Parts: sequence; C-alpha cells; structure tokens
Amino acid sequence: MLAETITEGLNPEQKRAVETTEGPLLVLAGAGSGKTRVLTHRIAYLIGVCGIPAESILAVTFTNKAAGEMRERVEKLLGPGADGIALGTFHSVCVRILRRDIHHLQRDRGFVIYDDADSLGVVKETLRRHDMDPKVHDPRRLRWRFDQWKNQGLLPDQARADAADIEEEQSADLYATYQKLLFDANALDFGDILLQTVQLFERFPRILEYYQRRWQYVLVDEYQDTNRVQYQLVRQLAEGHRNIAVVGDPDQSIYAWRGADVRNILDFEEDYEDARSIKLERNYRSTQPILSAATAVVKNNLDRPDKTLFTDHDGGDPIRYYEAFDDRDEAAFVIGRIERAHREEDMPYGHAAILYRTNAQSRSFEERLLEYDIPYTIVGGQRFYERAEVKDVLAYLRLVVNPADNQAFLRIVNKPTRGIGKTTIERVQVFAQREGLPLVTALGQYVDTPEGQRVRAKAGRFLSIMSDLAQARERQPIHELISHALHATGYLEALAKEGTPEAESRVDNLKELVTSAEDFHVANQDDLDPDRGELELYLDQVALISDLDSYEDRNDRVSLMTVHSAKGLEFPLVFLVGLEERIFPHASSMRDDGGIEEERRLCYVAMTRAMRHLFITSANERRRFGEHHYQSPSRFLAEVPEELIEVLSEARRPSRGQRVRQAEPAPVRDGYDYSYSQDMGGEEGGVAKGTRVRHPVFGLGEVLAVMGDGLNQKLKIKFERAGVKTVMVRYANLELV
DNA sequence: TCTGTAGGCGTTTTT
DNA sequence: CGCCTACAGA
Repeated sequence: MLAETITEGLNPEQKRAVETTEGPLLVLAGAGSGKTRVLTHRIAYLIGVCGIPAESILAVTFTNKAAGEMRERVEKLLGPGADGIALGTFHSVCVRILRRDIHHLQRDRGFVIYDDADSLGVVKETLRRHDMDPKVHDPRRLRWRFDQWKNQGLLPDQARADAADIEEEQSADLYATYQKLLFDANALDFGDILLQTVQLFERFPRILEYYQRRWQYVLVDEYQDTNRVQYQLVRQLAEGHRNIAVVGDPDQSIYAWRGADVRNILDFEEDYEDARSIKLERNYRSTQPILSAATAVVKNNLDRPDKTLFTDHDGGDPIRYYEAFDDRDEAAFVIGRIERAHREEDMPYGHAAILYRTNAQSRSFEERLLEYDIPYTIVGGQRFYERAEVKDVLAYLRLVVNPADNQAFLRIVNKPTRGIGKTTIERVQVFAQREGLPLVTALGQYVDTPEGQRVRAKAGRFLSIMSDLAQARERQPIHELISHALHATGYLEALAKEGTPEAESRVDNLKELVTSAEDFHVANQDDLDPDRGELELYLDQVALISDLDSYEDRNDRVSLMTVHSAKGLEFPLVFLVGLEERIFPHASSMRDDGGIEEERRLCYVAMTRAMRHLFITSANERRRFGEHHYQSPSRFLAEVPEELIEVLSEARRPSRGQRVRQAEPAPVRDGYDYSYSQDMGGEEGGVAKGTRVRHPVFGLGEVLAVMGDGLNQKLKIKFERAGVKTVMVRYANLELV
C-alpha cells in the first residue's frame, strides 16, 4: 500500500505523528484537532505501509464507543486487514488478559464482573462481618475509598502500610475483608480488573513478556485521563520495545476525581526520555468565536502547558447568553430555540445537544421536549443494564455461570417472591459462613437441616429453577436462554399480574433485552471461543458496556447529556445550560483550587463541543430537592471576553408585593450547602398566626401555626385552594399579602 | 413472611 | 421532589 494514500489530506503535524512509528511519542492534541484521525491513520500506516501484522498492535481507549469508532475508521482505510488489532477499552483489554491468565494469581478464570450496585452490596456485607453500623460508616464512602486505592494500584496491605491515621487503617482492614469477599464470590469489581492485571504482570514477568512480544506497538487515547494503575499498565506493556504513542490534551483532563492524574501526560517526556512530541493546534471543528471563548476560559488555569488553537473557519456567531428566571424558563428558552432552528432553518433535531453538569438537570428539558413532542435521547442517567428488571434476569444467568456469585443470589432468591424471606436468608448466610460455602450451595444443604425443614419446599422450587436454567444453557442460544429464564422463573408472570403501567414498561425493557441479546448472538456467531461459552461472553459484554456506547448519533433526535459524557462528541448547535455558581463550577469542587481548575477544563470541554452555534444559559432560581435555590451566574461566564458574548436578555424577577425575608443571611451549613438560597422567615418578616400569605404554587392562605424559628422555621398554612400544608419558611418563597 | 407506608436522605462527573 | 430503607400491621 502506498504511504501517500494513508497520509493524504493530513496536515504536516498530523502526518508527522502518523509517520513517527518507532519509539515513544507524545501527541498533544487540542480539541477538534483530528486526534482520532491521527490514531486511525497511524494504525493503518503501521499495517499497510510498515507491514506490521495487525496482531502486533494494541490500541486502548476509555469508552467502547471510541474503540468502536476507531475500528470502523481503520477498517475503512484497510479493509479486512484490520481484523486482529487488539482495540478496546482499558477494561475490556484487561478482562481478556485475565480470562487467559488470572489462574496464575490462584483465581478462577470464570470470574464475574461486579458493577457498582453489586460492589456496594459487598461493602455492606463487609460492614456486617465487622459488626459495624452502615449508618455510622457510609458504605458509599467506603467503596469510594477502596476504589481510590485500586486506582492508585494499592492492595489492602499496601493501603494499610500507607495509612495516615487509625481511621484509615481501619478502612484498610475493611478493604481487606472486601477483597476477600470478592474473591470468595469469584468476582472482580471495575477497579480490580485493572489492578489485578498490573499485579499479574508484576508478579509473573514471563506472562508480561508474552504480551510485550505480542503487542509491539501500543497506542493510548485520552492519555490525560489515565490514573496510576493505567499508567503502570501502559508502562509495563511498553517496556522493552518502547513503541508507545499516547494522545491527549491536558486541557481536557476531567477525571481527577476518579483518580486520573494529568501529570501522566505532562511528565511523559521525562518518563520516556528521547520521546518525541508533536502538537496539534489546528482546530477543524469550531468557529473562531467559540474557540477564542473556550481558550479564554481555560487560560485562567495556572497549571497548564501553553497551547493555542486556531482555525480557518472565519467569522461565526458570537456566543449567546440567556439569563433565565428559573429552570423552567431556561428549558423553555432552549427548546424554543431548537424548535425555531428546526422550523425556520430546517435544522435536523440531531444537530442540537443540551449539555449540563449534573444528570439531575435533565428533567426540566425533558418535560419541555415531551410537551412539544420533540424527539430526544438522554445519554447516561439510569442505564439500561442497570435497570432493576434487567439486572434481575441477568442475575439468574450469572448465578448459573458462577454459583459463588452471592450478590446475584441475594438479588433473586426471592424475586419474584416465593416465600424465602429475610429470616431464611439470614440463617442461610450464617450457615454459609460457618461452612465456608457459597450461598446457593449453602441453601441446598440448609434445607436438609432440622431448622431448614420449614422452607424446604419453597427453597426446592428455587433450586430446581436454577438447575433447569443450567440445563437450558447447554442447548439454547443466549436470547432464547434469557427468554426461557423469564418464563421459568415466573418473572414475566409476576409482572403481568401487577398490571400497572410501570410493570408494562418493565416487560418492554425485558423484550428489548431479548432483542439485543439476539443481536449479540448473531454478531458473535463466527468467533466462538471453545473455552468460554456464549453466555460468559455475553455477561462480560453487558458488564462493561455503558450508555454512551450504545448511543448512536441519530439525525433526528436532540441529545441530552452531561458534559463528561459529551467528551469526544461534536454538535453544530450546543446549549451549555446551568452555568451557575455551585452547579458549574459544582459546589463540591470549591474546596480546593484543583477542583475549580478541573471544573474549568470541564467547561472548556463543553464549549469546544460546539461547531457553529453555542448558547449558554443560567437560571436565577432553581428547584433542587424540591426546594428553591437562588444562584448567581457562573464565574466562568465572566471569563469569556465581553466582545464574544451577546446577551439575549436580562431576566426579570416578577415583583408582586413585599417578600417575606429573613433579616440575617443564612450561615453556611456545610460544604454542600447551596447557600444562595434566599432565607426568609423569622419574626422580622412579620409572620405570625393569622398572617395572610401567597405561595407561588399553593396560592393564597392563612398561617395557622408557626413552628420553630431561625433556619428551620416551618409554617402550617391553610390555603384557600390547596388545603392545609406545612412549609419551610426559607424555601417556600412566600409573599405577605 | 409479605405488603404498604412513613421517614430519611441525597446528586457531581463514570469505565 | 423522588427513591430507598426501615418498620408496622396482616
């Protein structure tokens, strides 16, 4: 194949990045600078021009979507020659390694992958084993801590050795128990997948050598988002041949909270001496105003390498800013604009994206879109494979594959209810712990003990379902197996009996699951692993899939997603919403400078998603947790040069009558406080029994009773239309009448 | 043991 | 506000 065919159309820097095949290479690629292009052309160049076998190339990404896109584009360049490239996420690559070699760590190759919910269950079990109260020791927080340790590449004993205080030591002990429980369940959590791989390589150099020899060329995408373990893994694999190419952008490092360390990319040239580095600064995506605005914002970060993006796209709209009265007004504005562009300019709905900081913000937009009957997709939030009904069925299958999967067992022993309640389960747990058995096995033996007699018949039904499924698995393809399980377990029947709209939608989801399993079956027909059945492969896949991965950019739907999810995507028309202090930047990021800088990078990522039009909005008043909060526009807004912004309107607050106010501003309650809430109430406002007030929702009413004072003062009010309600003075937004 | 409901609590971002 | 858990009653 001719080198020119592959490098054609690349700019000089991109071309250099493609042709520099040997030795360590750092590509600093600004937003929209053709990063994926470089990666894919580089792979094609290695194979097509240098004659490197596809099998010798490893390319790692963070999302399956990025991996899929890359494979597609390489295939376009090479045709079927692209088969055999190891191309996947860090997690999927490591799972493949572990499926082959984890037995060296004295573990079973048939392990299951635990998701967040499963692992939270294990944390709770951990606390139980230590006789600790989950109310005192927050399970989520503990899990987060374990995860951080894993991200750092630390096993329990190392974590304990590094512990700064008694409390951390205690957590490290819990971590040890947690790992033991995972081990017993023959399960790995997300963090383990990476950590155990690094462990494997560290302890068995000969296995590492095998992979080093196999993958002569290693490419890493989004290198700025790698954490410690990922860094170690890359290092291990690149040792020896040192053909390591990493691509990334320090300005787009937005995963520090997950243990990512920008230093990995910033220090690359020191880590790998004689590394070459190439900067891609030409932007092919956005107009100049958008680029200038985004750059102006991120330039406020002190800790960043100098880099300026430029574009040939001359002209372009200024950024438009709308300050909304409240979240509903904000949604109305955004949807109105989308509708107008669709109607007047024939813009396909798929060209528009609404980006927000937190998932919870999607609601008001969703409502409005529904109202206007505009098609949309929400990426993230509740994931398909995390829906209760889907997880339930999958739990049956997981238990078939791996009887040690106690989380799966606990999830479905009594689902649908078959009379195996809490007491029975607790007894079985005790029995299992004493005998050192997995729970299913323990249940089988428990029913033969004298105290187990009572549940014998009920448990027998469950156990026979399990053995029926085990047999069905031998002869049925995955989608039929799932369908079989839905019937055999009585799951569908139970839902049908409910008859609620909710149950119906669950049935729909389960149908969709069967359909998608059939797709999987068809797609995987040819590469069957004799060692591992279809079911195992399927379970791996669903465990590692994310919502974004199944997101197809359909041309006819508005996209709604968090800024994090939007990384790597682009849209002609972008609405960056909720640009308010304490939302973006988020309140929890304000504890240290690093937090604010990460938020600022996040803002940069958000703005650079826009190709042609960028709208920014903020709302003065917002309901959160059902309470009213007042916030000021984000500091990031002030960082955009004035001449690049067109302000569309000043929000005016409707003023009717005197507001009920509290004399003193609210003291900050804690780090999470949204203290822009307007505090009202107290005697100063003149609220007393008999006072007539107006509530924004309930209308006119009369105060029946005043309860408490200060911040937590509540009023019992009899409303003319809404009846008697109790409201918190400081959130109710009352007016004196 | 199951089912319904009251109360508490939470939201940052995700492979 | 809405979800989940804990608890009470059947």
